[in-house]
Amino acid sequence: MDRRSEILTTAGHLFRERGYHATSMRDIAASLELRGSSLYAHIDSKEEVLWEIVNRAADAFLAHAEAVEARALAPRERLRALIAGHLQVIVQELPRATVFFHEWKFLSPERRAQVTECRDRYEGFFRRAVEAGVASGDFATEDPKLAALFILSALNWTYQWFREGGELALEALTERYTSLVLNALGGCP
Amino acid sequence: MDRRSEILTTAGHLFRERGYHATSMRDIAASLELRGSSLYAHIDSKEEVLWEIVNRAADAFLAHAEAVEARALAPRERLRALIAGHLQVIVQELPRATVFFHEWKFLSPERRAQVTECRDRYEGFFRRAVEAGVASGDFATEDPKLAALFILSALNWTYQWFREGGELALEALTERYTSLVLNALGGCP
DNA sequence: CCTACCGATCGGTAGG
DNA sequence: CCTACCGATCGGTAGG
Repeated sequence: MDRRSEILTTAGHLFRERGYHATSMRDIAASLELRGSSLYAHIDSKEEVLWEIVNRAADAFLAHAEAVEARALAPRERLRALIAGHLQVIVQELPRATVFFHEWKFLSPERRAQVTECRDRYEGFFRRAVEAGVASGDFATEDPKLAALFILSALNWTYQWFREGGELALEALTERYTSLVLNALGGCP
Repeated sequence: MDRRSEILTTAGHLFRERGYHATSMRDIAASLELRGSSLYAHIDSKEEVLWEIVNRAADAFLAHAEAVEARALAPRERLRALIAGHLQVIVQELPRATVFFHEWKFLSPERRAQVTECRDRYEGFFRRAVEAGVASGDFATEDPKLAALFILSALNWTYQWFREGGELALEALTERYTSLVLNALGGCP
């Protein structure tokens, strides 16, 4: 891992624990046993560091969802795969995902707009899966867009409490949350 | 409203928009057309301001849930009332609720522990409602504690996107989210 | 509630 | 990658 990647990884951990504004460039540098000024040989600004972290998280979420959609699954399996992918990214990239959800507001207006666009595109994958299920008769809901938001809301909060090595493993969490979501979309089996 | 309350209200709005660390005492003072130093006649420290906001939000959530439990409703109606109360507090106290969810980590360790305790107590109201429904046969879920967390997760995220005066009113949101939750807990009707 | 001010720390640059 | 340093700003206090 080169220095730039090390900086982004370390910053991701610190931003997650303390937040963007409560983490100084000197904090990041100290974690790597460097002086603050040395970071600027590898990055342009503190905001660029935040942007890289947020952007990589967005890419991870979108890449999973695109891969799922490309598989042309039946609605229930498609939603199941979207849920599994979403929880997997959150858990496996906990610092990045946390910073993505928590700190994106501190980006410049242009970059914030890009984040909003990514998020809207991502919600589209979930909305279309719900709509496909409604069309096929697998799901029943009067408002697929709100249902998609409900699902993502329930999943997103995971970053607030999930701890790797805790009593609940990712696989069990995924299975139980998937059951709750599929039930919520009714069309009882 | 006395000066102290004005300070807390203004701080709530600013902390919600910019976050705790990106809001300076001078920012709060400027919103009230005061100098930064004048605030200290009414409050002891910036952290005390955060604490008051977080504490009032926690009180609002807990007061609603206690009132619901005291009514001794049937499980479905009890959960319905808990959901309605939770969404109502979020929407009607958007700044306080947002700061409660987003900034509590910046409190001192002692106060952070108090917040955690409040949150655990609050989750208990939802868990007990789910358990009561399982016992009565109204709900079916293998893990009431996780189901309660799932429900609260879905509801909590509302602070991220809900805007008063938007196309979706609180009443409609409450109704649709309640349907999704009651479906999720299955025991298909 | 104000002016004046404190030491500490911030993001970032110059120059090597 | 370092030392040395910049102007700006931070939370908070003294004294009136």
